[in-house]
Amino acid sequence: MAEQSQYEELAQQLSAIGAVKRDLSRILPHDCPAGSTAVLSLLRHHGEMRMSKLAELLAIDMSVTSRHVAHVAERGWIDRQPDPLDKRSRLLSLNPSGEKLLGEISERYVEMLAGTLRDWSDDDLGQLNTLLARLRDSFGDCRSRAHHTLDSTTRTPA
Amino acid sequence: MAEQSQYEELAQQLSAIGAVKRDLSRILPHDCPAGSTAVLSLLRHHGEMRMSKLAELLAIDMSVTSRHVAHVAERGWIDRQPDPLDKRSRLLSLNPSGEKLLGEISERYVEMLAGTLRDWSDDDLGQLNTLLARLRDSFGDCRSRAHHTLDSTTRTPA
DNA sequence: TATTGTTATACTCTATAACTATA
DNA sequence: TATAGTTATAGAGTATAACAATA
Repeated sequence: MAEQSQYEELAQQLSAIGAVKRDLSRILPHDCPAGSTAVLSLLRHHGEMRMSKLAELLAIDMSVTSRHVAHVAERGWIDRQPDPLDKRSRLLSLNPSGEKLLGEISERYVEMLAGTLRDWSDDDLGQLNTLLARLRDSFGDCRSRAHHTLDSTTRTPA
Repeated sequence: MAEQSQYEELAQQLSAIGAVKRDLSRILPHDCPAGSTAVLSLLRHHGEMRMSKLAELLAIDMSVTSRHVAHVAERGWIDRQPDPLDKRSRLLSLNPSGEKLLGEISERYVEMLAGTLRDWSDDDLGQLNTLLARLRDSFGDCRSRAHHTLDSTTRTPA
């Protein structure tokens, strides 16, 4: 259990971290903004999936996800195959063109961060990444419970 | 110096942390969105200041700052006194009404985070706050150098 | 009847550029 | 001429609600 003032500080830090996100997003290609990059990145990391799963991973509404996906599909960075199990769905997957783009974006990120975080040790950055992942988990768990979401990948007894 | 893959991971963590920010912003009063809250919060923490200083602390353009400030001023949460040193400027300061609002917002943040971060220790949260502050510093320093900004609070020799 | 996904609309946040007033 | 701040406009991101097609 943490101190009250630390909660307030976290709220402020998260509010202010937006500036860092904006700095990072400035290096993206003009037709691939942050939302599109997030879609490509998740498809690379998790492989083929449906819209609903992607929306869950992005933690944004499916209507928003739908527009991001349309954007990257129009530019030929992902493929959409019919889902044999459900004709309402399509299976999304990163294609070679999307992988190439994502590779270029990763290079730019690394180049920028290697300069900006010159004085960060491997351990420092690892800790930050770990704590951010844990923070997202803590919030993600609450969201799941709040929405009474059933995990579609695991069969839960009725 | 950190590993390349950690840079990529940081970019992804920052991209995904937006969901946490959105969760936090949902508890704000309807007429005090995140941008307004950030203005009030900085005025509470740093005291009276001018627009340009506030924009620098927010790390956003002054045009945007101007609109946030107009919003909170219209609602009577801050005061704007003429700056005796420069008739183009006004000195912004949080007033009692703004302090009261900010107090309520802080309470809501603490209540929410105490639940969500139930299993976080004091040290964990302290580390996260420290690392986030350091991350902002690393980026802030780069911004300052890039823009050739002179610190207006300290007299620098010509 | 419920669910998957799309589209229309509205709101927040930000940046750029043009403008006013003062330095 | 340069700077402090405002306003207009445009673009990205998100949420809600209404809708189509399928389960």
